[in-house]
Amino acid sequence: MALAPLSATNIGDAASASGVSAKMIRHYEDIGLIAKARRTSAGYRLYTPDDVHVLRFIRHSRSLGFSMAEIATLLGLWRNKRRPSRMVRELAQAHLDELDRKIAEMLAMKATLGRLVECCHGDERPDCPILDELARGEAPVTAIKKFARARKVHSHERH
Amino acid sequence: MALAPLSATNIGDAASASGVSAKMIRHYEDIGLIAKARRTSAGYRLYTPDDVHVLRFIRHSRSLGFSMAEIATLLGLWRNKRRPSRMVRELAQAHLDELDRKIAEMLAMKATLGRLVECCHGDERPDCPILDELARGEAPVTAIKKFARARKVHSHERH
DNA sequence: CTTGACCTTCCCACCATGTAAAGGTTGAAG
DNA sequence: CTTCAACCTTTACATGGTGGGAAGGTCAAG
Repeated sequence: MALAPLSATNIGDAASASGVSAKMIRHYEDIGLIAKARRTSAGYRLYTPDDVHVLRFIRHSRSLGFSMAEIATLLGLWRNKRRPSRMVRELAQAHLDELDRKIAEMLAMKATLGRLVECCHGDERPDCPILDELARGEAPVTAIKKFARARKVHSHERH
Repeated sequence: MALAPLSATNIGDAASASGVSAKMIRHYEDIGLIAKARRTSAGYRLYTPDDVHVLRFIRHSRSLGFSMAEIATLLGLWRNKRRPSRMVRELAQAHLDELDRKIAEMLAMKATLGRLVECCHGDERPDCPILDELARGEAPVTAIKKFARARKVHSHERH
């Protein structure tokens, strides 16, 4: 099995075969997302077709917007042949909810900004409803709520 | 302490009055987005109601998704009473296009992922179309790009 | 004078990715 | 054997916007 991988390749080949840049492959190894690659005597990393398969899994997951932490979980579920599909679905659903939230946020921005753009004649005259509105302050509640001045709810972290 | 402006306040008051955190106010000063604040003899920054007005402008702009660079330009246009409204409108329109691009990207993710989630029965059985699809590779060409900018999930993991 | 709420500067972390520097390895052509 | 290009290696730093925290100065009230 793991004795003589007949078709182990260098990182560059793994990168072009998987669509993940060599830079990122090393980074994923650094953060422990993928196992440390075997090395040649000169220190070159070696990748099997299975490794490339994992990299493609990661790339596809990224393209759907999953975070690295979520992908780490997904990889664990993928490897565990006895996982309940419920866990995968819940993770995906949570991400889907997050997508919805962000989309709604951007649509709200788009609506407001679109309205302003339509009001602005956009010629050489200086008067501009867009600037007027920005200067009025009163940012909508929809976005950027990180400025909680109140004592923040202390999260469950310790050190 | 108050010489010319009768109602100059400390950074904390400017922060709560504008909705921009003290941290960010200092940062904006660092990167040159706002002018360097006057200081008391003890080195405390002082802010006038006008300064707070500027900060609110910035906050409102951020809430519409403008980048710092764009806001710098907007501030310049705002201050220049003779700007052509065309310039403001073009900037806003460019941002609007960018919003559209990102929204489309996320909608594409949502569509794909939503389809997969519906296919997955999500119970105790291990077979899962979501993982199957991710493993199939073949990520769509849609740019992954920076979609997850605004997320702030604190998951501390160790290995 | 002490206390506590403020302020200061400076450094680090997040996330995913890229750029660049400075150097070692490989394989092929001259 | 030398040289050269194309690999590979590590390390460090930048992005963007925000937060966390340490170490220390300042201020007003008790």
